[in-house]
Amino acid sequence: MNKLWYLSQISLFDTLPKEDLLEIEQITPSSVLKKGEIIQTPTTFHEGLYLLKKGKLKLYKINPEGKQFIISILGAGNVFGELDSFSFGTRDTFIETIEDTFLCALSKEKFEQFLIDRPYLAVKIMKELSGLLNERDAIMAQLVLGNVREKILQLLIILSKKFGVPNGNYIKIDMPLSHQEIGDMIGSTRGTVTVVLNELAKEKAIIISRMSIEVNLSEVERLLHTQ
DNA sequence: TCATTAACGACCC
DNA sequence: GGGTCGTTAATGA
Repeated sequence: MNKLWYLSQISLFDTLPKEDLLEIEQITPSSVLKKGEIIQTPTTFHEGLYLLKKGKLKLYKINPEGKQFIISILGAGNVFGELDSFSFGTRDTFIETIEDTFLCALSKEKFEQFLIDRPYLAVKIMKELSGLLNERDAIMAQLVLGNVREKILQLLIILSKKFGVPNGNYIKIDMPLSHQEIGDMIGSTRGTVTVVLNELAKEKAIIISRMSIEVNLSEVERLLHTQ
């Protein structure tokens, strides 16, 4: 099985002027989705670009044996979608909400026209995509070469940077996260994840409770770099 | 040696 | 009762 894992952090519209953001608001029909809704499968694929305004999504694939592999988790501000000339890698994937979610849709035609009118946005897209590639090199090396403990350490660092909220000396990952899902993200299994998480908890690098993890970021980084 | 698999049981909505 | 989590014995690369 091909076990690759990455997280994309695309914040395309971060630095757009207010007028542009307002215009996006106006031309994008938005929808409200409940937790647990599947908004795309490989057979219900639509072209277009989507802006995630609130909530979280998981993007995953299912291999022929039926094993789920979580490619990415997106939070508010992230963008995903596909146009023929332009791909965020979401074709052939399942997309499912893991929280109540507020989503804006931008059609292919509208997005391309929007882009033509704003060349600086194209430059930003290129920067985002190349930054994504650079990050992914480092992450993939760790995930392909490392053992399960290292993969989990790496995953905890990324999740706590992307979804963390400070809580004393620890950073709480603001997302319900089962051991099964962690296994699905790194290409491992639930039993192994449970064992490793309990080890890390014993070493005071993390605090775990049901569906929740708090990370001592500096300790986790130290453990990863002194393996 | 490290990880997977499968299974049982406990705990908690 | 279904999902989650702790544990462990057997098996494999």
